[in-house]
Amino acid sequence: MRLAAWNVNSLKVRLPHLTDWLAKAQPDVVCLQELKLEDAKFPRAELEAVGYQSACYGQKTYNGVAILARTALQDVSTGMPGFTDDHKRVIAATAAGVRVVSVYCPNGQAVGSEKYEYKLRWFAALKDYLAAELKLHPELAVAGDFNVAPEDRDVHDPKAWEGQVHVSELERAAHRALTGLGLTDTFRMFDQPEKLFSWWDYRMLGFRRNAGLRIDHILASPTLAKRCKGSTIDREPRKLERPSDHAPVLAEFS
DNA sequence: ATGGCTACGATCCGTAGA
Repeated sequence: MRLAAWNVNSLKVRLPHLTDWLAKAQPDVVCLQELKLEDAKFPRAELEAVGYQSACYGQKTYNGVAILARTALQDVSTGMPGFTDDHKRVIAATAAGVRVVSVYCPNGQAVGSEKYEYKLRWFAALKDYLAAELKLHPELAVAGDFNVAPEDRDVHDPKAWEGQVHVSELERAAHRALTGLGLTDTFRMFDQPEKLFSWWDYRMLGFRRNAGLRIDHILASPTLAKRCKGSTIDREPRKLERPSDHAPVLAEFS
């Protein structure tokens, strides 16, 4: 089973990139983030035409998440129980026997800002939500844009980023609280090239300079992690005209 | 030098992303 996660930064704009990439990468399940469109505008038929069922939790202009699968999606749930949120950031479904959660974690804007406080509250809720999901679903994957670079090696210039949003100690602690539940960052289960990131700033020739962060992750529960045979980031779509600022991440399970 | 780009929904600039 090949599982992917991709922050497409507007599904409307990126649909051609997505369908091309699906044909090339052949993932079985895909978690999408930042759809930036409402459910009524979700391109369900276009995705079905290329072989994917879908479940979406969309929102106009901002946020929005979805799960695509080549097989049926069962027991779809949206949001996090007990956490009231105007932002559509979480959708879950069972596909190919695996409980899959697509997450678009808050950006946080700046350390100490209101949005940063929201990010930390949101992560606390995510931890509680995933702890409960783990009890229900031994085979659990959590995939998406976490907006946290877990370690300095996930940052192109750790000195320049020190203490900034995405790498601050409280955000990293919030991320460690997830791995502390037993969720493994599949990318780090394998030898990886240095400085392989999943996001690059549109500005300042970020991609050309490889000035990036690894903030998109696929986490796997203990049982699922045992089945993980590889995990990669595909930078190719970032080279296209009018790309998303994020690259898709992939994990392969036996 | 603390910006630079992109998407969106509203205008011809503000909000948001990261």
